[in-house]
Amino acid sequence: MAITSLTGMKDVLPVNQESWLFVDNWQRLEESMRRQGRLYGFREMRTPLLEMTELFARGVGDTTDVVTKEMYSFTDRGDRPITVRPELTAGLVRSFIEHKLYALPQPTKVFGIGPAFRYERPQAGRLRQHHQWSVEVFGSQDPATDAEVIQIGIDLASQLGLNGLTVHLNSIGCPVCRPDYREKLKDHFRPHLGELCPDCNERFDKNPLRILDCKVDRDKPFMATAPKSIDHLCDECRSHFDGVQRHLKSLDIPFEIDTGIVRGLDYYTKTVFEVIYPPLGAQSTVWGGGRYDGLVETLGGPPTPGIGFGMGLERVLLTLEKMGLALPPQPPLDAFIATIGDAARSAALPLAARLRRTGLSAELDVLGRSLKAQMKYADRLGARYVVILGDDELARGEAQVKDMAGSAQHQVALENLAPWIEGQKAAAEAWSAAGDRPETQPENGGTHRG
RNA sequence: GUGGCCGUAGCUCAGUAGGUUAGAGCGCCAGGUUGUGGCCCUGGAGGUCGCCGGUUCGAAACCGGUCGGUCACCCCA
Repeated sequence: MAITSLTGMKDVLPVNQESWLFVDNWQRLEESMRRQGRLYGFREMRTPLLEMTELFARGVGDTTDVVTKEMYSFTDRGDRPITVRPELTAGLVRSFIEHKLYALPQPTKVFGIGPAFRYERPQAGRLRQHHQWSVEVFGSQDPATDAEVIQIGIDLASQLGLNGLTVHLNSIGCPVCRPDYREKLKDHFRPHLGELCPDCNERFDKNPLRILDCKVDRDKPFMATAPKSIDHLCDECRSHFDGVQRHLKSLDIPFEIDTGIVRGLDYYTKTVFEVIYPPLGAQSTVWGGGRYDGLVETLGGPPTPGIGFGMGLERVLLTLEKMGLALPPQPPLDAFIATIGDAARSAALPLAARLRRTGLSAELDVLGRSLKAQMKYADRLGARYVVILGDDELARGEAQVKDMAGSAQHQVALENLAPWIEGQKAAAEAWSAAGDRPETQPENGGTHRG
């Protein structure tokens, strides 16, 4: 039996076979998220993958599916119950409390980027190891904060080219108004239990709000008449929800009230939202989150409101793919050093080192290939320039430098190599910035590169 | 945890009334004369046909099981 990766766990590769598993795209996306965090005043936090099981049992909720049947839990060698994090928020909150970050100027705005693990059956857009950008604000109950948190995600998406995504918004109330609403909902469905699907009969006891977004019972007549959470909010929740909507409008962020947005983690209060891209398949939420005003206190901290969301990196990448969009490519290799002869070959390594020290990326032959094979290899690497160095040139302190975009070749003194290449690069970039293509000299036939 | 579909080269896939050494395209490596990429041509490497068992004179193909992939339910990023 071959050793393979585990079910639902993917390798990110240096080849662009599947674009959502291409490492360049991951790097670009993470850069965008960190940049976005900076722009909005968020600081990165890195918390451990492993936490005490109790953190998630209390934080996420010990009746939720995530906790009851999806966690990677085990006891360590000291018989301590340990869990590999199924999401990032609980760990960030734990750290906020443990390090008393509430003593810093408030609010605390933080984010984490990293893997989370859930033991589920994989399907389109769902894995056992997935990655989240988890963005959190602790210490503000202002509806403007809700809007700002929604905005940072929408803003990132539009920078990536993901336009036309709409925010599905709902409010599920708070400990004051939700219990009443739950009872009203159960009163409404109780006479129809026989007509509801088996799943909904379970939901009736466990989480009646979930009946509202059942795919089986969706079209039954008594669904349309079911009481909606937003019609049963307490005064505080009502005005908060109105405030969130007002602020979203002022930011020109399109949203729609979607009373089916319920969320499966216990800590949510008031605002909940999801941003959905239906073509992703059954798992169409690109990111989602909400307010969790009781979570910090539940986990042993001072009463502190909070709000945040988790954005699935895989889902963002899949959405880009579905929309036919590409992240900007990594800069190409600046120079490949092709050598002929033993003396030249041993000179290549220090020469590459010199180029690299000036910030130019450089590669060289280490397989002892023929010049022709080296040229071919340089082409496949996407090198912009090939420095051709034979023993003759080396003796004269020169090299031939070939511009791979065309076919022009220049003699350049070795000591001027780095500045020469820099100059060529700068000139080419200036041309393309001016909107013109640098004319390639059609000396020996045109180029096929694009 | 439940169900549908699918497992042949690195990738995309041909190959079934069961019949010799299992194929193609792309990719990879090398060559197409003196030290030069892209196009083209030639050659090469690479597969226990997912695995185990069964039927058969004979299985990549048929049957059973198993593992893996995929999609959906549940739930979520």
